[in-house]
Amino acid sequence: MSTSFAEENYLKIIYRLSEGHDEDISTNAVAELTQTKAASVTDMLRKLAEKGWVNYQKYQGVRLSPAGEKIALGIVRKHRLWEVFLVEKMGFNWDEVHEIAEQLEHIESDSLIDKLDEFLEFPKTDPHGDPIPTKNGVMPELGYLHLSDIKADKRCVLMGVAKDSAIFLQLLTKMQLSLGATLHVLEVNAFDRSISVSIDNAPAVFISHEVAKNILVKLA
Amino acid sequence: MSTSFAEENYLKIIYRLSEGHDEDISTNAVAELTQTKAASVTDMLRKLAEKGWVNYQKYQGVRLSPAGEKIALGIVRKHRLWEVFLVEKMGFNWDEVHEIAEQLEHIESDSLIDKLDEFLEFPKTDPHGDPIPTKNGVMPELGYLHLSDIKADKRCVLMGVAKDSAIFLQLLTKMQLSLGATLHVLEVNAFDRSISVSIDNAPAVFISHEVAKNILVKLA
DNA sequence: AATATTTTTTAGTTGGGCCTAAAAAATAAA
DNA sequence: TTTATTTTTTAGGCCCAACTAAAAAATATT
Ligand SMILES: [Mn+2]
Ligand SMILES: [Mn+2]
Ligand SMILES: [Mn+2]
Ligand SMILES: [Mn+2]
Repeated sequence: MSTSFAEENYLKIIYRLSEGHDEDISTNAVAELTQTKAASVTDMLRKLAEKGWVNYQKYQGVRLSPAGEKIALGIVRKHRLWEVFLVEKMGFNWDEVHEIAEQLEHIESDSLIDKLDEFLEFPKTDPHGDPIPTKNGVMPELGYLHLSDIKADKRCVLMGVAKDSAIFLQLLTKMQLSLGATLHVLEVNAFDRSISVSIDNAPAVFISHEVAKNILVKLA
Repeated sequence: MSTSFAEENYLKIIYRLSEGHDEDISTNAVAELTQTKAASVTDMLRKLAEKGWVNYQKYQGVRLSPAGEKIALGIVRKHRLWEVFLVEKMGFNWDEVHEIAEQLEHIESDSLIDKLDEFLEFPKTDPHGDPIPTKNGVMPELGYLHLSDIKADKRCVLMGVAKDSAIFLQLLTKMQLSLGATLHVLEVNAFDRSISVSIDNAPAVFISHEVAKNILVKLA
């Protein structure tokens, strides 16, 4: 069965909202991410349920069916492979690729994605450190930690970000925070939960809790 | 002003139908290429005229306005650049790329196209020998001849095809006819207008008029 | 337990892009 | 120059994906 752009976007967003926990997703949560109104979401959820891509009963919230999850993972796979392409081959910065990938993720051609994957030498993660689902629909679990949860005196490596927004990524770039940077957490400041961090052994700088929350690391 | 996929497809098709001659395009001609019904075309032509992209008066046919032609050339440029990408970088055959390019041509990002163009080293023609419009909207005139118009005893080089259909391109491949092949027209057979041609100095083969009509060459 | 608030759904519209059937205009044939 | 045929347009509808306003259900507060 074929999928429209709108349907694909809904499935992708429901997937994102479901990641991690196991609860049903609320209509309002979907409405916020799709940038539509709750009434429109209700409409679409009924349609998606009819096609067997979500389990939905009114007032009970929604979750993806196995079929729906497979579609969502396919879209995410395409999105992230295209992002790699845009950064690695086309020379875009990591804060410039999300919007373009939002369009490219809907291009329908299995052989194109296979060839793209090969062309990019089978990347495991995208330019934001997010894992790329495998061809057969498995999302690798990377198990990164949030920088905000790292204790003082620990060293870690910046592996990814939990937010794609250009404004956030540009700030990181300005702060010399890019994938692979080594971070030495010197101090956690109780007052505002900001942290003092030495980036690649440079003199320490402050990182706000809001920023640290959205930085993913692994312990060194 | 932004353009929908449907609008872009109409403009592109009107452009194609206008190439060469100077007459207005009929509603039916557009309907055939868009794979829609004449009534739907009439609807769309009214809308395109309102947006200033075509000149249209009912029962009089349609032609692109300068603004419409600019949009159409942009779409054609993207289509052909993506086709080069698919063949040169992704390893597709020339008969496999048209459908995918039909999707990719609607991706909206000027900087992406600039970077793609550079990545491909500013190609002048696509995998079918068609010229790629310049960034500022000029379609290069290549002035190729139809193989069916070449006189006996002349030598020429295969520069392009006048048809994108996979079935046609596959036949050419099977006949060893690819871009750059040298063709020596030995004989024009009056009975069926087929021609006897030596391809790259191999023993002569027959090429039907139907095929020769759709092969573009320049004299050697 | 009753009432207020928030969330979600239903009802009714809209616009885009398509359709069929019927009417009107243009063109061809008699 | 009538009449027949073809082309194009209009009229009316359908489906998709969104909307607003109002109703209903779920949840929170008093
Ligand atoms: Mn992204
Ligand atoms: Mn990403
Ligand atoms: Mn093509
Ligand atoms: Mn082409």
